[in-house]
Amino acid sequence: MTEPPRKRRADAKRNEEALLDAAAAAFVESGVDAPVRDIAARAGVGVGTIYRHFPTRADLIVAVYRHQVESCVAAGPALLRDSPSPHAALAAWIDQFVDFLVTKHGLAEAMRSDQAAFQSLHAYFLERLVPVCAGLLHAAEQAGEIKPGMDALTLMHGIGNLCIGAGTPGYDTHRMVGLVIAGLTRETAPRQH
Amino acid sequence: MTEPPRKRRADAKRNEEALLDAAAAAFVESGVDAPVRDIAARAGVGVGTIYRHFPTRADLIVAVYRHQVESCVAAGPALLRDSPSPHAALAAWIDQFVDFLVTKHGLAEAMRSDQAAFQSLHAYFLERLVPVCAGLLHAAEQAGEIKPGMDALTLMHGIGNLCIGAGTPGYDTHRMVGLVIAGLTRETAPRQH
Amino acid sequence: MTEPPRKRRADAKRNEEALLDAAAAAFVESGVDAPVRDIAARAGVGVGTIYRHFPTRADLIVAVYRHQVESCVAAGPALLRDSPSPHAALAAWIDQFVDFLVTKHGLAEAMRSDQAAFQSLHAYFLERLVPVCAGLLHAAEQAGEIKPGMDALTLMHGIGNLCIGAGTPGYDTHRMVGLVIAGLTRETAPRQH
Amino acid sequence: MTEPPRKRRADAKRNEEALLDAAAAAFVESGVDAPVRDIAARAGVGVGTIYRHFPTRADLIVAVYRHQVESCVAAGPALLRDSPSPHAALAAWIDQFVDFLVTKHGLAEAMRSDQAAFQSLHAYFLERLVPVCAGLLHAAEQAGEIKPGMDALTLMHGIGNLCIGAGTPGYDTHRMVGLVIAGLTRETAPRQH
DNA sequence: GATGAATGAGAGTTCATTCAT
DNA sequence: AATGAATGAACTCTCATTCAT
Repeated sequence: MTEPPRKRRADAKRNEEALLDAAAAAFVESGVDAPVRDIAARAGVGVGTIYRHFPTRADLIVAVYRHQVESCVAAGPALLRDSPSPHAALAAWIDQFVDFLVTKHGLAEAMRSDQAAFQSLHAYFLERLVPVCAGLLHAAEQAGEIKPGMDALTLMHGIGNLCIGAGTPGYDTHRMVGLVIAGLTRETAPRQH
Repeated sequence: MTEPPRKRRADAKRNEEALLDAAAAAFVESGVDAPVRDIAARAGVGVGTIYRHFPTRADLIVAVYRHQVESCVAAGPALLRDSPSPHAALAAWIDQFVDFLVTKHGLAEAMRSDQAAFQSLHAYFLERLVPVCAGLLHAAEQAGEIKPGMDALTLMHGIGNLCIGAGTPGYDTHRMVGLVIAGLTRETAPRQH
Repeated sequence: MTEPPRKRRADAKRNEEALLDAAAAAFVESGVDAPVRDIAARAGVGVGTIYRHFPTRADLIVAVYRHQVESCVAAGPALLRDSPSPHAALAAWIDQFVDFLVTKHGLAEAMRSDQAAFQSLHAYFLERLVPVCAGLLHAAEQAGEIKPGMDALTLMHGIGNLCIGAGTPGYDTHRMVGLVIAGLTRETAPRQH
Repeated sequence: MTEPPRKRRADAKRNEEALLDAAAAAFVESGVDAPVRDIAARAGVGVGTIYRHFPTRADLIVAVYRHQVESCVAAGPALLRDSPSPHAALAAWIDQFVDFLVTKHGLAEAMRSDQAAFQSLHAYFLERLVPVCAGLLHAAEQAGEIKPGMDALTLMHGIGNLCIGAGTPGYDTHRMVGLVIAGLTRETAPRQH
């Protein structure tokens, strides 16, 4: 029964969210350089509104994916705590990352772009995720479960790449990722208890 | 009295080759959607000439990379014949494929594109390379060197993806590919009861 | 219980003045078609406030320059009273007008604009200043110091024009104005004592 | 009866001329920053054609006025040769310049613009016309007909300014210019011999 | 066959103006 | 009264593609 006190303020917030949804959808369909006009139309706002909220395309892209990236970041330590082994935690974390990328079809493509607009996106991803991944790698290494010396940046980048084209008939992202994880593990006399 | 008919033919051929060289160069520099004009200018011809020889961009891209694809195709059986083991042949072949993609900066990116223009490129690649890869996989499987059930299309697609961003500082394509190959191999004598 | 009614009024007045200062500054920097937003930002108010006080840009411009125009208007009779001769008064008055325009860089440009927005500005200027100028011309004419028949509107317009570009290296506004004043004076047997 | 041999070439030339005419007309009506589309529409061509012929707006502006500027340049020496006195030549030349500006309503406005796009226009005008004007001034000075020390740049700039607003009801450009020329002449013991 | 001028759709971006709060 | 979010028209510029020569 309580009317929202600040209508315009609320609308603005609502708009921003509509914008993020619209942009996410547009990114999936046409890639991260979807025309500004398309995004505006999807969100039911004028183009000016986009520029007000996200002056630069990179701002929009980062905003679109920030939530998911952060939840991935948070998942790292949690998994390490709750999993039976560091290796299992690493595998689970990578799976979560893959699920994220695979759902947000088009994001992986965006990340690889070398256009200036996406540099900051790329940077943001790596800055946030690489340390988490590194932590998991380190723990698994310490536990003697994986071969030492794998660097997190290459792993993240590679996993990201493997998600490109997820959904294409005949391509099985998870299978490829599984291969990578298998490849990481120490082969010497493993788990023969 | 008439101009030698061969002349025209020769000119056309020459043009086509100049065009391919120019396109290859342009692709390296600006990606496979380099402006038509740039390519024409590099080749020293008018834009119309490009359209005459390659009505669609995909035609041009395919033509540019045909040689290398075909040599990859040819390498399959040869490696199988000359390598110490099918697994070694597979690894060597994948390496060759990776080398090809990595050199032709931008090609991997193009392949993943789901734009209509690149569909035929994608189709062509798969059509030619997947059977070869399948042959190698089959042989290695038969020899008991790799886990059975890996499908060639997924492998090709995945390897292709891993080549995206080759050259980015901090990303090591070969390392990721190595992981995949390691992941493929049967963990010899593990779990034997 | 009610807020003192004067309060609102005072705020509004204060806003209006801040607005005029901000607009004046913006006009100097970016000309009289400085973006509304810039002016609002300088004044620390919202754009809506500008529209409330000055519905049309011309209203704002007129308001900005009203003070100076009025002081020019007042100067006419005063100079006529205090100067050694009507011709001297005329020259002094024109000098004052020129000084005003030259200082307010951009105003001369605005005056000449035939855009609708500036029509009222133009009208205002002429309406106020032309009669004063006409009075001075008439007096000088009566005194036999200048050729008869010069019309004030043309003179004002012309002098205004000469102020355009004041400050451009190599252009000497005052020199041109001096030429005009010299051209006005009666040549007959001057000062051959 | 002879068909033009190069049709396309001819069309291109024709287009360029149509463009210049269209631009001139548009400049008169909306100033020199008339929308590209308007100019294209007037000329009956696509916007691309404008960009092909005149990559930058300044190029277009200069092209539009080049003919007239050059004929003004040529007129200087001719008038000096054919006029009864240097002073008469100067007056006639200024008249011609004024006639040019007055006809091309809007040009004077353009010249004063301090926008980057018009800098080159301004530069071009001054570069070509100032020397001619200087020559005439010098000759008149030598003949003792005008006061010494007037600099050509200021004079050109000022005369140009006086042409702004030509056609406005109540403003008489020629009268103002007449005043300036009168102001230039030596007043001492004038011709009463 | 080759050329390149012309076309025009389409994308980005700015900013005056309105209006709900 | 003041605010500033939203709108969308308007403008610039690029480039794939066509087609007359």
